[in-house]
Amino acid sequence: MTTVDKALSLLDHFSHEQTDIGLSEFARLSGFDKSAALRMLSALVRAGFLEQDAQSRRYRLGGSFLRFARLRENAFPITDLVRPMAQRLNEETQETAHVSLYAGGRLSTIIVIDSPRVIRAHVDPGMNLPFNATASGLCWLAFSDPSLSERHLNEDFAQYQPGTLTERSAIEANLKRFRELGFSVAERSFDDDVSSIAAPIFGGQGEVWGCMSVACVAARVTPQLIREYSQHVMDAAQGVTQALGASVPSHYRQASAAAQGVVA
Amino acid sequence: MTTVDKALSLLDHFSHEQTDIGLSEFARLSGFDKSAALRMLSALVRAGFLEQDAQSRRYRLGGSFLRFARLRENAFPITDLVRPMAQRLNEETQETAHVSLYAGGRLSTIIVIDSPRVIRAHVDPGMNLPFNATASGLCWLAFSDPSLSERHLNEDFAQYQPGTLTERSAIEANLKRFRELGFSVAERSFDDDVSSIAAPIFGGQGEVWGCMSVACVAARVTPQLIREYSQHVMDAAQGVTQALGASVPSHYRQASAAAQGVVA
DNA sequence: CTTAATTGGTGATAATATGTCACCGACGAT
DNA sequence: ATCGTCGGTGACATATTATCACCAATTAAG
Repeated sequence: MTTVDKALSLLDHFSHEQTDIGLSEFARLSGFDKSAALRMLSALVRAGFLEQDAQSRRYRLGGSFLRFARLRENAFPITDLVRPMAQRLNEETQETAHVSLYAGGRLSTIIVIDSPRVIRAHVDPGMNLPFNATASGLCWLAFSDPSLSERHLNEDFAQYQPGTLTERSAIEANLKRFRELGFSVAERSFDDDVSSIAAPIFGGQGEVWGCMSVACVAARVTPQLIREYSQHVMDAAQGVTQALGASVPSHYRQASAAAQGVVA
Repeated sequence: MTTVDKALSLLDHFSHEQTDIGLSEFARLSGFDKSAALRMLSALVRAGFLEQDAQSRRYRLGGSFLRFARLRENAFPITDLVRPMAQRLNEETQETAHVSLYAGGRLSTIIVIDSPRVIRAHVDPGMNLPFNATASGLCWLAFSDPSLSERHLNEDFAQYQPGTLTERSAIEANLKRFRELGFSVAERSFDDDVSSIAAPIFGGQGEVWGCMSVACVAARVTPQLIREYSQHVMDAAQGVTQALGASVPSHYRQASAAAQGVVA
């Protein structure tokens, strides 16, 4: 682990709940010495990746993220490409559509289009999705290259709900099924009231960039609806893959076709 | 300069023109040894701040920026707050409105609303604005705390156009004028066909977060229009300051009031 | 089909930035 | 007034990094 790794890992302690963090708190959370943490935090501040509140002296994410996010969007307009697809999925299903992206060993939501219905599943934008408990996470595991997914299959999986998959063997059995179907399903496994369906978005070399997903109110979900929505999810995901200028890898195309056969 | 500083400085070589960079190119641009550069690049890749193209092996900005930008927006929804103000400014002036943010020693555009007119000034989103040559840069210098602006006043200033200010003394004379006016102007000083007007956006402690600005087609600009637009720009900037929950510092309120007197 | 100059990447050692710990003044609660 | 916390500092032993020569693979020119 290089110093840069350590410094950047500090940023991972931010979340929706934790929007600003003090020095000692950082040291505690990260396990680094206060002095070392301060040195790294200062570097992050200098680069604009963190900002320090002038009076509370606590740190929060800095403005440089906006700038680099914009630069990346310019070079690689993924959110622009993805948003209309997510929007369409949202309209087709009337449920919360969201898109996640795999980066830095984490799968995190980058776009959320809330369901128009009164009772709706809420997904935090920017949140990390656990690989074992969400349709997106399982989807990523199912369709990623084994050499990549291996790393995440060895994690210690948290049991969020009674039905959450935590045993590697159980997870792998499901992944096999998802590969055959061309999409993944997670029913009440992260949040007890939410069931999700996800399909993979592929990049130019057949690698999985992320997932297109619908988070549904679990009480509304029926086997029939899963068949119906899964088709929309797969269509949207394939649309994104193509919009990215990539082509759906042959092994998935077959899987998807087979699934369509099943559905029909 | 810590290792973290060096690693993060590598990211600064990305721009609109330079969207992907190879290892040797990084070493050349940064002056670091190839081996050292590789170690830092690898750390950035591990954290998702860079991605490496599987076949060209070149690096581009990674997906983590999207995630952190989203997290920051959640904690601190500056673009959401700013966009409607920029939109209004755009409608009022029919010219290109843009907002810049100061982070990590750079002033970079985070929002651009293009002019509706056929002949329009174009501003690259995410680009760094030179402090000496743009209305936004000069605005930041004029209203920032001297201890902060000092650093940027000692830079080597590039001469983009015949009329670009490059001498510190000339710049400071203008800053004094801008402080009295409450806004800044830069006519044909960055791009020969563009004249801009900018006003400061303040944070909770009276520090300058960034600038609200209009980039106008220089040929259309008259002294009368500058008087008119500057009022809109100042209104929009103050609107943002207030939307941020901050209050306009007393020294600026006076300046602005004085300027309004002048205009009236 | 060479040759030569790129490229991305590796491995060893000397140099230097980092991890560690003791310490400081300031603030809040008891 | 005391305790525990906070953000931050300074110095030393040590672990990480800078530097170099080197490698295999591409690419371009001869």
